[in-house]
Amino acid sequence: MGGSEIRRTMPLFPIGIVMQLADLSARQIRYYEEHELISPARTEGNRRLFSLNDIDRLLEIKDLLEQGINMAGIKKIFAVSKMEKVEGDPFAKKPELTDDELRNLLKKEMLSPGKLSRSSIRAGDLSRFFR
Amino acid sequence: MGGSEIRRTMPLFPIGIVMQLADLSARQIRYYEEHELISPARTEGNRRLFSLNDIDRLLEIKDLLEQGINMAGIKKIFAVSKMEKVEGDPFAKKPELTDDELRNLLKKEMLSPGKLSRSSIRAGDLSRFFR
DNA sequence: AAGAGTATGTTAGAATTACTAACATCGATG
DNA sequence: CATCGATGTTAGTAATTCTAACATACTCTT
Repeated sequence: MGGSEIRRTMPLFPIGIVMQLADLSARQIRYYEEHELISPARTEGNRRLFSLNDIDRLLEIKDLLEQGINMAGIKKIFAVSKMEKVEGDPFAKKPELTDDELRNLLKKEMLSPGKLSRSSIRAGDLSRFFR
Repeated sequence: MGGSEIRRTMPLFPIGIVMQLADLSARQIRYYEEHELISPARTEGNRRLFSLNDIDRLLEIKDLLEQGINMAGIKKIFAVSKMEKVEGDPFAKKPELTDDELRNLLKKEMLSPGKLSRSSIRAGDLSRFFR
């Protein structure tokens, strides 16, 4: 209370800034939210406010999309990497896609021509920009 | 071009966020700008955008104000600490207030009762909030 | 005590930015 | 070719911010 701390989870950025930072359109960002890949905070007046973590995640999404992975795949990937962090949690949520389904998804995506291995630039993790 | 870097000088935050972060009213922030203590960037549509440095500076201003120093004094203090950084610069700008004037200002401010030595909390430098 | 100056509050009206929802497009896929 | 998935575009509405003006509460000066 009163004192203000800046954390990576703190909602700070309006969508206009995030668009520039992540080089994404508002439409794209909202679409990813619609698919629950991000969950930015809201102001009292319902404007989205993004944290540094949100932006990192957007960059990850962008990266994965460029590799030809679709919403469902990305969602699954995030679910997995989240599970790794809470490994052993007895309350761990059951993922919507089984591992089999993910394998199928990825196999399908892999076969789509011209998309894979285009950008080898690691996009994610905005923190490297700070000094 | 194209790639986006986040620097401490990068204009990122709308005034609403800065108000929360620095615990200042919009009126205060705009007033300090009016007195050239800060110079936030603007969007194309003329909305202010503040950098991390701007926010640090706002916290410094707040701190100095709480110590009873006025706009002119703060401006001078900033001018001095800026000069220290470019010490020896043959093009160094001549300050609007002479050192004598500053001494008088500060002496006057020192004598004002009830304001001095109230908060011993160091406010400035937002960077300590990051991890 | 009256007047002037300083920092801030408040209000009004205009302009920008963001929101949702709907419809359009375009490439890949069955 | 009819769908689907990701994104563009548009319209209408609502939130946020802007400037400018006037108000207030102190402090200082005379």
